[in-house]
Amino acid sequence: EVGLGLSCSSITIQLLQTDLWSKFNDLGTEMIITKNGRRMFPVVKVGLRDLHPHKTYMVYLDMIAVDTRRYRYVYPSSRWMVAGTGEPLGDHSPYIHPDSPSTGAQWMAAPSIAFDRLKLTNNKTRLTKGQIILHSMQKYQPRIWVQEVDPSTTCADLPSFINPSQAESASFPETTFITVTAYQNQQITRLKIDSNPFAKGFRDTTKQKE
Amino acid sequence: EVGLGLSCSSITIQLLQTDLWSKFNDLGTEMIITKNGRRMFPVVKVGLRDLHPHKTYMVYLDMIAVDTRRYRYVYPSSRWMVAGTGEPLGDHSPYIHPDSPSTGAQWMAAPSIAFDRLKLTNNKTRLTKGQIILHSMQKYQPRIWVQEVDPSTTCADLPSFINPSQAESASFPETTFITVTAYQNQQITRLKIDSNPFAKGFRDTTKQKE
DNA sequence: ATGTTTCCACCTAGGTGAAAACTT
DNA sequence: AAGTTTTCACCTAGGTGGAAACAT
Repeated sequence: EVGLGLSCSSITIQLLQTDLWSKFNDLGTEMIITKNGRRMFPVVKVGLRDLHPHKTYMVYLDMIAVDTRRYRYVYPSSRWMVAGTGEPLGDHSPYIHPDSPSTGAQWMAAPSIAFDRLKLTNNKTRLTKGQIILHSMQKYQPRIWVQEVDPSTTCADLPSFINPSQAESASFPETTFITVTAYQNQQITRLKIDSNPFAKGFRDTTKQKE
Repeated sequence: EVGLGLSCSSITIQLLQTDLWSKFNDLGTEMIITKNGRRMFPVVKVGLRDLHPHKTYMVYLDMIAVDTRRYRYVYPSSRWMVAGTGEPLGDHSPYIHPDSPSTGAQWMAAPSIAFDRLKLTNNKTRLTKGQIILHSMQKYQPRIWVQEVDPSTTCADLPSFINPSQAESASFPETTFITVTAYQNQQITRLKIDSNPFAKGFRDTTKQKE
């Protein structure tokens, strides 16, 4: 309901690193999911404003299924095409930002609230904490929630305190992505290798021959 | 003023891992300090109780100079002996626990509040954040502070909010240590290698001949 | 000489794309 | 054969004791 990335009814949730997200979005963002869980790249980072400094809030993230289709990368045209009907997104508990709960002043003082520890997986069975289960080759979009909670809320209580009807949320079109288990578009691979310190292509493997 | 590790006037600060600390203390705990900063081992870990669930607290740690002497490890007897007068402990800003500030409920819900990121250094010039400057070959003791603060306190405000006169503290005799730049007592080395996954002795270095 | 500090090869820990393996 | 997933060697990042260097 927010869409343009600015204001909710009262709380402001702003997407950061919009340039990076847009660069990926132009190529058709591919997000890798693996059995053991893979971090997102780009990372979802937001800034918060217009919270009450003294009140306590939780911040969490869940995924929206953009549609119910399955996609396929077609090589001659190098484009993503619809390839049948996908599976519905299962009910998943949201990823709670590890700084939760914190006061409004603390959230607003942070220059960037990053969801860099979140991992995406295709492993339906083992439900590891901090991971969100998605289906491969489908289109999703992250959504950020901000919810006021009682100051005595602890991490252990958090899941039961989540109540979207009492929370405000925002989602950003430039963060839409298609899940893959291996990159399809080599331009995406190159862009990620250039942006992510962990992502470096292989060197020459003939060195063992010496 | 607390000493036995139980109650302050109202807030309870309990040292955890007392067995490990006592084991080191029996041998004369040596704590390595380096130019770039070295983590403590053992790590100071505490549990908190009797806080007000809704109130906001900061938790921080500083060091007490146990005495003004300099020590030396004497090999024939394998014991630490007094070796002159040391330098006074400089005024240092305390190490603020990274979960600060949090509500009483959050602190009490934590099974262990660990100061594992704190680093000790002998580098007087460059004051890197998260490090405490100590003098080598002197005797110190960590002290834990708990201070109630305004809920709108942010991380940026923290140093100016620190006011020991409004805080309660505790210190534990079994955490006393002597600073070194290299281990003196080989039993301490062995004990740490057995306890710390990062501390492994060197393997045979002749492999390059092969 | 001897006591003290710095430097560095060896670890742990864990993220990543490409090759290999697995489907259908 | 072609599409999809798993595995794994190669990275980054950073903690650690011992050897080497530095004092005095």
